[in-house]
Amino acid sequence: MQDARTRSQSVADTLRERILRGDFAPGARMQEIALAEELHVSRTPIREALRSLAEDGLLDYAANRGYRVRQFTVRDILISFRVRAAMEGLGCRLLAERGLSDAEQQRLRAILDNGDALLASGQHAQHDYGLWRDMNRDFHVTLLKLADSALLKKIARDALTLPIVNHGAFHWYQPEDFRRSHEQHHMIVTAICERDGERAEWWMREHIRAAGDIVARHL
Amino acid sequence: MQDARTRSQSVADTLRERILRGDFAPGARMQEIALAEELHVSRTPIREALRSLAEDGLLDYAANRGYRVRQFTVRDILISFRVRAAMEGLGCRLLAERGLSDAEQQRLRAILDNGDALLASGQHAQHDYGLWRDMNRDFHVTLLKLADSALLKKIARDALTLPIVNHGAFHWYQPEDFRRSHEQHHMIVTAICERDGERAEWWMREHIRAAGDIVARHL
DNA sequence: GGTGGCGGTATTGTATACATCTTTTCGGGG
DNA sequence: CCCCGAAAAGATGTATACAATACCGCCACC
Repeated sequence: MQDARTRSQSVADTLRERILRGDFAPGARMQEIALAEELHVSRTPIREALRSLAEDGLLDYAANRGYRVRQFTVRDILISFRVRAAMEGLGCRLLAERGLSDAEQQRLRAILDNGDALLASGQHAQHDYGLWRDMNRDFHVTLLKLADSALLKKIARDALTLPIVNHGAFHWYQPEDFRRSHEQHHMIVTAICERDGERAEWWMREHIRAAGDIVARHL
Repeated sequence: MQDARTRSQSVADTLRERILRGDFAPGARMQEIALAEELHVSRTPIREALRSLAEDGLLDYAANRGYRVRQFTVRDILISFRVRAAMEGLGCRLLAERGLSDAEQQRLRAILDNGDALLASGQHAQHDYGLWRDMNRDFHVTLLKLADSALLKKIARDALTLPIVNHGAFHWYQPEDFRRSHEQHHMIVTAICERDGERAEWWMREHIRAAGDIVARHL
């Protein structure tokens, strides 16, 4: 098996999701024994999961004192958008510099088509924006994967793993925000395919900056 | 106690240093039992240390198969410079936007003075560049700390935690490279103090790009 | 009344035993 | 000779016991 999963990883995923959903109050202690009883595992996988979440930046750790849910400030959220703009922008530039194979271009166009269809049918506002969220995540994750840099991937993940940002803020979007956002997706792919690193980076930065601005207006 | 240290942390530090020094061949397995016997601790702190190092990106992990020393490509190294340029550049912009207190400005100027003195006395090339390395690290770490963003700090740390990059490449520097590099330090601080985010970011990006170019010429 | 030391309790850190999975080895069959 | 499969060996994953540290309340003392 290539990607077997251990209990530590399952526990980490469960807790990560619950933290991002806001099930734990910021500053609350994450105690090993209590969590172990609640999730019906021993302290060992709990410990490993907590350590992972702390490395992700979701928990604060102090030796011999355990873990607490980290408090995110508005500033943290806004900075994360600027970090993403810089990192995903860099990813696009690298991608444009190296060029894409036909298969890779196909892959991106499939995502664009999917977004076009969602927009045309008006489905993007349904299912609690679930389909749109999936498409959007797919777009950004695929680009990161193609950029093929462990460092970039990790950083983008770090910048996405916080409340609000992780879930997307589509409930704050106006109809024209969806349209404009997806137009930018098109511009980004076009620029990459044309090997224009400058424009690819610029459009991705603009794209994420716009998303950050929408969030900023509501915080 | 505020910053007590556990065995897991000590072990992680020891192993990190040894990996960065190249004591372990890339791709080599890091087996818990062997390391436990070598470092005279049980498997528990070893496991936690290995998990930390994997999160740092120094080890690859596969469930039920353990950890291996990650192989870094030239491309990884070069990308890390571009990541640093973007991230530390962003940090400088944020710093310029918010402005520095007198005490903070003092702190930066002290580092600049230290660098000036090293250059004037010619000591920067002594002790295996140790003093210069310390000054340089001090400069970059202090700026990151002042930027006061956990995310930025973590990312910059990630981008620094690889072979070559972590240690610095000063043995490849020409005399004028040291001078020019430190001049850039001055320009960066000046721009930040003048609240000129644009220039502060530009100079930091240029500064790190130059360092990356020197490394690139030798790889 | 405030402060500082002293236990008791709770929680985390570490060691170790056991369970599970992977890898290797070895023998039989084709 | 190669291939396949089962058993054994070795490594990782998990549970649990014990050790060390931090937290809390109490009391003496200033």
